[in-house]
Amino acid sequence: MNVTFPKSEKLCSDIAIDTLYKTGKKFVAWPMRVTYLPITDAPTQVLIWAPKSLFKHAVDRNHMRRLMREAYRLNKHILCTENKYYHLAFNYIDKQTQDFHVIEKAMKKALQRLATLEE
RNA sequence: AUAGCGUAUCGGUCUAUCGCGGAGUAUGGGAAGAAAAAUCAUCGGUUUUAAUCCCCUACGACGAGGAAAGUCCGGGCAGCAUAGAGCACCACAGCGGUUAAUGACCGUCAGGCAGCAAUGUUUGGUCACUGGUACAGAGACGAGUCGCCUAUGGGCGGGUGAAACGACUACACUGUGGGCUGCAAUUCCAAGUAUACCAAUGUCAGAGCGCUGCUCGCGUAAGUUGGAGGGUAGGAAGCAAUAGAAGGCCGUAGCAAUACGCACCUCAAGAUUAAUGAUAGACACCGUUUUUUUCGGCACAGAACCCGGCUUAUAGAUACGCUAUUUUU
RNA sequence: GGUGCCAUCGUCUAUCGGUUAGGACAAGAGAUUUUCAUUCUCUAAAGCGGGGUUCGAUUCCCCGUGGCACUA
Repeated sequence: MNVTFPKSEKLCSDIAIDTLYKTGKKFVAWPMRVTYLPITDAPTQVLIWAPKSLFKHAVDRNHMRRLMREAYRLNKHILCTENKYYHLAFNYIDKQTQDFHVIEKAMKKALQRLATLEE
């Protein structure tokens, strides 16, 4: 099982992010909002962030982002079994900081929903 | 012992599993292939060696703070004529010293405020010229009201007010310093587009530009400005051991800040939609409890070219010096 | 990352260190009107937080909080 998370799986292009947020569909898996857009090229690329308006300190934003990244890294095999690829964006929407277990549970739920949704 | 003041130091550790950034290393794999040699044979092809470059794989030292924060000051560094002149403008201001430099720091003098004290905090150039000093008051610098005395020149007192010929103050003056802009500076590479359209202005009697408000001066020389549009928004250097205004220790000088010397020791993050992490367990510390166990807690906070200060946030721990109170000798 | 600016009634704003802190809109009360609107009169309502300078601070200085703009 591949649990790495190299740079090529991060969504970096400015244009791609723009099109993702303009044309992509979204749903909420508390405490995250997921925006997704099916694409043809491999690999699946992910954008993860926590907004400055909810967390004033950079420490809190970094911590939430790192927790979400770990949750995605450990559970991305749920999505990677299919031969379809996505541009994904996870952004944190709760005002409180949460435990890793809460976020991992939400991440599993979100990925399973994505995996079943495209069928 | 308790309470406090000052200066300085530290601000968790280890194990297991998984992951991220990463200078570099590899007789690992792949692609291109200068040059040389050999050969076929004719101006090219093939083979061998293979500098160099790129990608993948494996290994991989090391990997956030005392404030990384605020951006309040100063400097390095970079560009702008060679960084120029004058005015304007801005900052600072007891006295002496330190520093690369500062509005910082050290010593010290005087006043105010807080404290029993140790101590903390804050203010501090000049009034010759020019301007200002509300209300009240006769009068706020021009003089002169009421009462008393009087040699009629004037003197003393009352009252108003923060202040009444003695002043305070800046917009005034003196001294010192400051050229301006900032790493999104600046330089290079790659890719792409519109040398098209409209208006204004200008070509040596010179517009505009050269990052300073005005004047000058210097350089450059055919475009420039506005409108309406078109394209791009990628990479590298700057920028991370070629370390230095570095820190510690020791010695000397000094009350001190600090300077000089220097055997020894320490200091190796470098991302760019942005790494430095997650989970589980153990220990240390703090609280609760008679004790063990259990349970709970474990601060403030995240580099973005680099340094020196200041300010603000901060659970707790330690060292030294000093002050007050109490007790004992 | 860097640079600059702002904060005043519920809202938008004015201000020479000496105020009863002014104006407009909104709100409330009254008058006019058969009633409503318009109009008129009146009322209440504010200096972002904490220090300092000064006889006196919304104004000057320092620290903090929040917001905005510019800059490849």
